[in-house]
Amino acid sequence: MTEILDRRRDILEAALACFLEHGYRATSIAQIRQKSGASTGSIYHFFSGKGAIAEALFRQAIAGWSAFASSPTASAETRIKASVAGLVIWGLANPDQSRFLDELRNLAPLDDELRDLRAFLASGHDAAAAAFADMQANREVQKLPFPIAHALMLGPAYSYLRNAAPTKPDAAQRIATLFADAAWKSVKA
Amino acid sequence: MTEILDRRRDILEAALACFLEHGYRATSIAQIRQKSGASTGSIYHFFSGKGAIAEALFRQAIAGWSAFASSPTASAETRIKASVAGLVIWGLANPDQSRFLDELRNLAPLDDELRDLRAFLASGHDAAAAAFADMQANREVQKLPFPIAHALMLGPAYSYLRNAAPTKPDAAQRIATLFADAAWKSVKA
Amino acid sequence: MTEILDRRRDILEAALACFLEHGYRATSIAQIRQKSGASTGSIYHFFSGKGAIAEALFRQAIAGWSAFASSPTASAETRIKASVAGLVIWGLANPDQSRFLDELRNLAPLDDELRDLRAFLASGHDAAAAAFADMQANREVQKLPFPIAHALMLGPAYSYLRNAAPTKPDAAQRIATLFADAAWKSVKA
Amino acid sequence: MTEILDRRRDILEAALACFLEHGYRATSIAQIRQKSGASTGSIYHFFSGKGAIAEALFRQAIAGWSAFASSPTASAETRIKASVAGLVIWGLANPDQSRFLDELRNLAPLDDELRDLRAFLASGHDAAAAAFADMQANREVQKLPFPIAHALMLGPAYSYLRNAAPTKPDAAQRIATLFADAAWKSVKA
DNA sequence: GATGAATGAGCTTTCATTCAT
DNA sequence: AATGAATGAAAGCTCATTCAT
Repeated sequence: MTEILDRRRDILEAALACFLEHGYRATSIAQIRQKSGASTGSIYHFFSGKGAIAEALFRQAIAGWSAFASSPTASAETRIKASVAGLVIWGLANPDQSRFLDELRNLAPLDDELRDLRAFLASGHDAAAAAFADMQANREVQKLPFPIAHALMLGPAYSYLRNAAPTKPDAAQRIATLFADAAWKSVKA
Repeated sequence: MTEILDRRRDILEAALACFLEHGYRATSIAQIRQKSGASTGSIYHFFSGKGAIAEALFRQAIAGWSAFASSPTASAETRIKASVAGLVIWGLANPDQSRFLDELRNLAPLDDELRDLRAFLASGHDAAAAAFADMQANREVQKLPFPIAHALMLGPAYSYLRNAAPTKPDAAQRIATLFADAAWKSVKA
Repeated sequence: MTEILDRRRDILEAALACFLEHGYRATSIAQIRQKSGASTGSIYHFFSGKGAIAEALFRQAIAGWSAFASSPTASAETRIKASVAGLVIWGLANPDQSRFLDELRNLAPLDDELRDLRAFLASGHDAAAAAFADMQANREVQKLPFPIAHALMLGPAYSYLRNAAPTKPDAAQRIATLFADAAWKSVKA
Repeated sequence: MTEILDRRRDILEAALACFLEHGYRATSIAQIRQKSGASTGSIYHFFSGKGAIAEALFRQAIAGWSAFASSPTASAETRIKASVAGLVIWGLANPDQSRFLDELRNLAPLDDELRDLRAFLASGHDAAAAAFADMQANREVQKLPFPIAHALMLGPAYSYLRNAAPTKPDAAQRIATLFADAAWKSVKA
């Protein structure tokens, strides 16, 4: 009973390890097969292809960050700071996974294998835009176009995490606060 | 006489067109060959491989942005604002090239074809870090670690340009000023 | 059931035919593919490359000659004569394979594709050297350095086989005896 | 005036260095071009191709060994011993060149680039066979078929030189005598 | 004599994917 | 649910050689 799930999990674990080590593009199904111990057929039994494996891992990783999200009824300041700080704290605790997300985000628009992921990202983007529109309607934040606001709030964190090394929790907390405060300052009304 | 240089330029132009259209990874030598009209052998006569072509284009594109750089004797505020505004203005005028630079920056650490580009990027990074250290020594900017300062200053612009559409000069100028001001505010002493 | 092994054997047979006809270097994977009817992918499914195919054939061919080896408890005279005569008899019965072995032996030190074969040859050399050292310890053979003794014993046979034509068994037997006697005479104590 | 010859010699020297280091097959015209400083066009001005360069070097190297040949009026013993000893002494003084000759001898029958060399080798073979026939007519040597006699006389030396390291003159002399004596003993009447 | 740009067929190898078992 | 043999297009790259200058 658990065997079934285990096989699927083995594949995901092996794939993640490969993606983190060599990047998505440079990872071949053959490498995942070897590392997971599954057969080629097994992999294609559970996933429709490399892109589907990546998407599953992406959703899994996103969940790690999302855990930091605060209630949609909280104030704009609380929500924005929590979002940025959460991204930084999770990213500094999992720099490899963070870079993996980044790679996929960059690849998604170019690689047709990742068309499903592309759709998923688009929906996330729309949700964020809607949330920001609400804050604007409440006059909590400036009347900036969402792409600009998004860049001001999250750009520094994304940029920093791209090259960051694993960081101890207390240092990570301080850095997260720094980026969170800057984010709020740059968009508050 | 000019014919000789033209062949090399044909290849670079064709390669740039391909890279902008399909991305670096998805562009094959065969595509460049077809678009440029050069033979495979000619391409390898002028460039040691796909990575070398990309590097040549990268340096060329960087030159476009660097044109905005201000004198190293100017104040920190002038230099930082000019750097950020220049990036944004150039990027909004050439969004495809801007995305191309971004793709290469992301690929360079993972792709061994781009190891020379990697070295070039590292040297650019070092120069920027040194310049920032000078500003810190002059107490013009906060005493932030360079990676954090760099992310605060340029992260928003990089992030915005990744999805930006071509923009008219006056609108681009306004957006550039916005990002430049935010950059200076986030690091000034 | 036998089909699986057949595919592998098809490839080996086709490769041997190609190697014998054009030599190892001049044989391309494409030729082996055509002659065997296997796809490129199939070839690489069973063998890691051209070198691995050659090595498999080499081991197979060596086995043909080794069949003549006599027990390690026999006298030096018996063993040396059997070894040389066996080489000649097998070589005259299979002159193409014999030349193929010779080509690989010559190529192995130069061609990196053949590095595994190189190791295999080295181990065979060591074994022969050890056997000869035993005979020396028993004062059955002269106290010559092994490389010289080896050249004296097998050099003529190798040299002859390089240009030899297929020969009828009884003539081959006479020639083999001739070389075997000469070999023993040149190293006996 | 000497410049012309120098260019040709530069090419030959560079080619020899390349052939000795990587072998004939693995040496490309481009490598010779780089090492010699000559242009591609220059190389093809002096030589019709890689095979022609190799042949020129082959003839040059053969001359080194032939210097040891004794007068055709000397006794069979003198001539055979001189020939074998000369081969060994020269080969131990120039092991790389010796291996180069060996490689070409092995390649000549397979590689069409070397068809001229093939003809040259055949003529050398015929001359040797004729000389041996004379000795047989004088009843100085056994009535062996020439291929067998040739293998008995020179096989050990060829075999030894294939793996030999550079050797000091006095040791080389001793080894040469050993092989020369063995050669004579194996064919004398 | 000398140059080096140009050629293009050919090479080995990788890869995601399919499918009969 | 699982296997792994089979596919074949496509990739990057090498190379001996030609030829206009």
